[in-house]
Amino acid sequence: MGRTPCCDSKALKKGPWTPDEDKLLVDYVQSNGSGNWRLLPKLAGLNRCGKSCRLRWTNYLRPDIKRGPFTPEEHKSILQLHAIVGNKWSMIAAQLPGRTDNEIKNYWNTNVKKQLRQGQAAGMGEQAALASLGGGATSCPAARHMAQWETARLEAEARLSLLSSTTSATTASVAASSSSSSTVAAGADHGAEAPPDIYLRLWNSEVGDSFRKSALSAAREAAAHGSDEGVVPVSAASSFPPPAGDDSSAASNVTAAAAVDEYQLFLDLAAEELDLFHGRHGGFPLFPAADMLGETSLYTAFD
DNA sequence: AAGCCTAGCAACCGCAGTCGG
DNA sequence: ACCGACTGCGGTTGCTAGGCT
Repeated sequence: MGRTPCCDSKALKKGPWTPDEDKLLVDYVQSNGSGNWRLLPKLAGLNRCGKSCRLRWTNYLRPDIKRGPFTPEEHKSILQLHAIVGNKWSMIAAQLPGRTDNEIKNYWNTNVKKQLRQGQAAGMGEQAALASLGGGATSCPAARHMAQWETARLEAEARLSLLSSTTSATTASVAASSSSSSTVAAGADHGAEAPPDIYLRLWNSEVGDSFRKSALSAAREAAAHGSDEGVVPVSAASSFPPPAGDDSSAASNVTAAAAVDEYQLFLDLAAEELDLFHGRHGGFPLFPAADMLGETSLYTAFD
């Protein structure tokens, strides 16, 4: 449905923020909170649109923002998470405390893509590089690692587009939106005849396990610090997978302890269902190299 | 020293989802 | 059920600093 533009009606300022503007915004948010971004500029005395204020706060002024270069651990996490969820920057950011989706997106679009290009240029064409699962033909380990993950994701996407033309829209959408817990569970219910998906395999792999563990620990951390904190470092309880109802405002009303319990329940349920799902269609050769090596762990095959 | 090029990043834009009247 | 307001998110743009010629 149509929306009225939020910024172009009046002569609102655009472009880089000045220190004075930053101070006004920080002072206002710290003393009044960020309840209504549309009203905030007027109340704070800023000649900016609310959207701009929200962006400035969430991407730059928030007190828990972590500055500086990405650590190797963060880099690895980004690669793994991107392989699982794709360009869901907010979801990836939720797993990296102090990092914003914008920062991760920029990091990916500059550093990581550059590494990928360099890896490809090191002796193989784009398709060949991406298709060399386990081949290890690139000279740059990081690029090779990333190309493997990217290949897995692209394979899944390609297969899904094939699936979508031959199966019902419901089944296809289930796999395509694998980042949603409800749809993953639905996949077990409705997609019993569909081939297993890479995302489901990833979910059952060490990567998925690591992902689940970090999300759960984040939820516990949130519980320890109280669920009403303005900024939850890792918003696992409201992002991936969502607890009962994908509504952050509603989620904030649920007690943190209950959120942890719900989350654990989801993880157990998902593990059961996906294991069953996987078992029905085991042997689908997504990773021939790993299979042929007799490697039980998808992730170790990549390393 | 000056001009050009490029990478990095902050900020903008527009779409989609959700909520409440 | 409909519609407008609002927020969140991902893609894109454009500015700037630093390196190179």
